[in-house]
Amino acid sequence: MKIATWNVNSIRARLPRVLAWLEARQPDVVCLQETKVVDELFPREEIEALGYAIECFGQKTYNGVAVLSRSEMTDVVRGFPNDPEDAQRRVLGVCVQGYQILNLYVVNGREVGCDAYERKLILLEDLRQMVCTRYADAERLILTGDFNVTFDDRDIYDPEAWRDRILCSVPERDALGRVMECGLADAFRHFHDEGEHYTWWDFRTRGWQRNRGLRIDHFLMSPAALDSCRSILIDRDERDGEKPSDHAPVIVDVDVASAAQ
DNA sequence: ATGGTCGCGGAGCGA
Repeated sequence: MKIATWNVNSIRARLPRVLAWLEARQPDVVCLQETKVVDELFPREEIEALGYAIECFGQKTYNGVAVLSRSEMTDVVRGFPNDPEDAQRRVLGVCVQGYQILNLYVVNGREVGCDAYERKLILLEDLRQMVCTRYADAERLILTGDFNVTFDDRDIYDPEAWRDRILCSVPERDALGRVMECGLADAFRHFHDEGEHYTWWDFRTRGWQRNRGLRIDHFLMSPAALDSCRSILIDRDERDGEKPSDHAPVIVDVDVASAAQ
């Protein structure tokens, strides 16, 4: 079963590319972030025509997450348990083929120390709580999405320039580390040791053209989920060409049968 | 280069 994550930076602006990519890559489950659309206006028909069921949790202009799946989705969870207002649509949980999947769009944080940065740390603490309560007994647990956090220097094109800056600072890395303390592992690093594998390149600095990127989109897996994982790849081709998102998709292949025992 | 470009919505915000 192929599971993908992709920050599309507006599902409506990206729809032609997403449809072509679904046909080419044939993922079974797709976690989308920054859909930037209310659920009533989500472009369902074109995606459903390719055989996908859709769960979405969106808002106007900003944020928004959705999951596309060719298999049945159960245990749908929208938002954080301790955020009843759901002002920021950033988390959507589903269960597919025995995998509990949490699709996340973590607050960017803008700049270390500002209000948005504090909100980022709070969200990560909320996430930690959610994972170790609601998902404490999930054998095959996968957290994926745009975490807006790098793990170490290998994830950064110029580590010295980014030292202690947003997406790379110690407090946000520690907060993400606490989310993972229950036994979650960075699946990409399980398969690849070397640096210079990025998932996001800034539009503003023409980062793609200069390969100035960061690795901030992740698959964090429980031991049983990781045991079943055959491979992980960053689909760099999707960052190129006409009207790309600023993020590339990341795709894992998991063996459903092997994980079930 | 403390710049630059996107998307949304129709100015300015968020990334």
